[in-house]
Amino acid sequence: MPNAVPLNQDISLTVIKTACSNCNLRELCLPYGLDLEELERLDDLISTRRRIKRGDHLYRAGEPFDSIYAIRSGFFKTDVLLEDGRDQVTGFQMAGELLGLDGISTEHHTCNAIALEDSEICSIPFSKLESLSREIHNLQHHFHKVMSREIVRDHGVMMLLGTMRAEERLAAFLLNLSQRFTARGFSHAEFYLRMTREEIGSYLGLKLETVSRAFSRFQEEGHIAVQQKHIRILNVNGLKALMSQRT
Amino acid sequence: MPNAVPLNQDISLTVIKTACSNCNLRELCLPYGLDLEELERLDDLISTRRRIKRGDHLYRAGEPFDSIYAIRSGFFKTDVLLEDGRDQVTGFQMAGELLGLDGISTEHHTCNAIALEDSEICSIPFSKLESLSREIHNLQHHFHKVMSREIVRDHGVMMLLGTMRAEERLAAFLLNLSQRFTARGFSHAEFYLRMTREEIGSYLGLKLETVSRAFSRFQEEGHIAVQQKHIRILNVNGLKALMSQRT
DNA sequence: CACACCAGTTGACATGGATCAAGCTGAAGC
DNA sequence: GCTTCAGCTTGATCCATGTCAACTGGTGTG
Repeated sequence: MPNAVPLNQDISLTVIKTACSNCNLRELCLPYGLDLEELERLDDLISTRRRIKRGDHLYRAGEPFDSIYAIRSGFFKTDVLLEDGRDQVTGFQMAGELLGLDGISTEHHTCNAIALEDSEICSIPFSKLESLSREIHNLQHHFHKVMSREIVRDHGVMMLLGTMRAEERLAAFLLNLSQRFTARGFSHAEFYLRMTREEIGSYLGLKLETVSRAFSRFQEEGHIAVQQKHIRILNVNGLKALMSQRT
Repeated sequence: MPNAVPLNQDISLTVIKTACSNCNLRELCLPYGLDLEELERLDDLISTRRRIKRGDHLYRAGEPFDSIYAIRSGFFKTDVLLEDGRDQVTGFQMAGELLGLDGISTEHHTCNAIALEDSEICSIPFSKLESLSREIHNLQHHFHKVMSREIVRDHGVMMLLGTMRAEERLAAFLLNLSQRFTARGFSHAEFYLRMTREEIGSYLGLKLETVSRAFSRFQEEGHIAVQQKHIRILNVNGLKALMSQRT
């Protein structure tokens, strides 16, 4: 059975040196659109690479901000906590995506970033990134696009939370994951969820029982095959149709 | 009775020239933290100022993006439409705030920006802003903070939509408005809502009837006085308390 | 290998907010 | 001043999702 998600070993064998210029994610990540000389200048910036074990925090809300992080391999969630203990998962991030953009605003992180599997990240000191992007137009512009994309993504989540019913939310979630796995060269139809039902629920504004029931329902209707965290999408159009069906 | 919200006339009398350097919003808006010489260079960039009548679009989803906009006076909403007609208000923006950041990502606007009262905006051509912020470190950094702040704000809305009950959402909304009016030198306790109950509902993920009932309830309990769109906050702590009370 | 435990599933019931429906109110137009 | 209409309020009812509870299965550990 093919494995839809990268195992850490695969990556750590192919990427020996910490360098954007030989990272296989460069077309997804910050270096997008840079020429070779520019890439090498970006390499100088990214000195540290760090492993984060499953369950560990990359950063916590309230900590001082000085770097953003690019995910080289693995899977993260970010969440925000309210004083009374309620929490909201604000996103799931995978290889090639950036973490920590929320910290620029106040110079302190405003959410927690937690590894959902053993992961590897590149630290990018933010003030150095700003310096370099004053010199490299392409880098500046692409960084702005990345921040803007995050804003657009958030609007999508607001739409989801504000107007969709439970099954629509879950369908949208699965289709989004599928599309992001595809962009990374993995199967669009088969993957392992790295997060629990509770974390999915938190992200989608639902309780875990509701998520579980929706999974069962999708399975009964032949849209997907679920076996614990292993998901196979059997009928993409069925899922898409679910999303626009009103009541 | 004091008017908590600026009337257009007031502003247009005091601000004669289109220039950040003599705009009374400069401490809230993009020019924050710039010295005099830098301010003047920013002035050169902001050539056009435009009036938008109540109900008119500043931009529409799908239109090509080339500028971001600073609100000089007035009040806007942004919303996203789904194919099936559902829509979600993603934010309400007031003087000193920026509109259009969502367009950087794809070079097309991804939402609609609509004036909720007669308003005035400054257009800031984005490529020029990028050039200038390659030269003015402070401008670059502040722009990054503004984008990041938008991401943090969106996380707050996700929290609200994902975990709060109706009355908590409305209390959070009122407190947020109050705080933003205060930052602009208006009364924190008394203001006019520029949006309908339906628009509030869309933003908060509720139906207009639910919003209306929550207003009535707040009034019964003495937290606020509501008369149509005129709101007086009588008990800030009461509203704050509502937000953390679980079930 | 057995045990413990956590994640997930499923069922029964409760409820917050949606929906449907009827009236009310205040501002704008004639 | 009267009419009209969009926006708002309020009541009655319904339903999607939450809550509570019991059970199941898979995983890791001693």
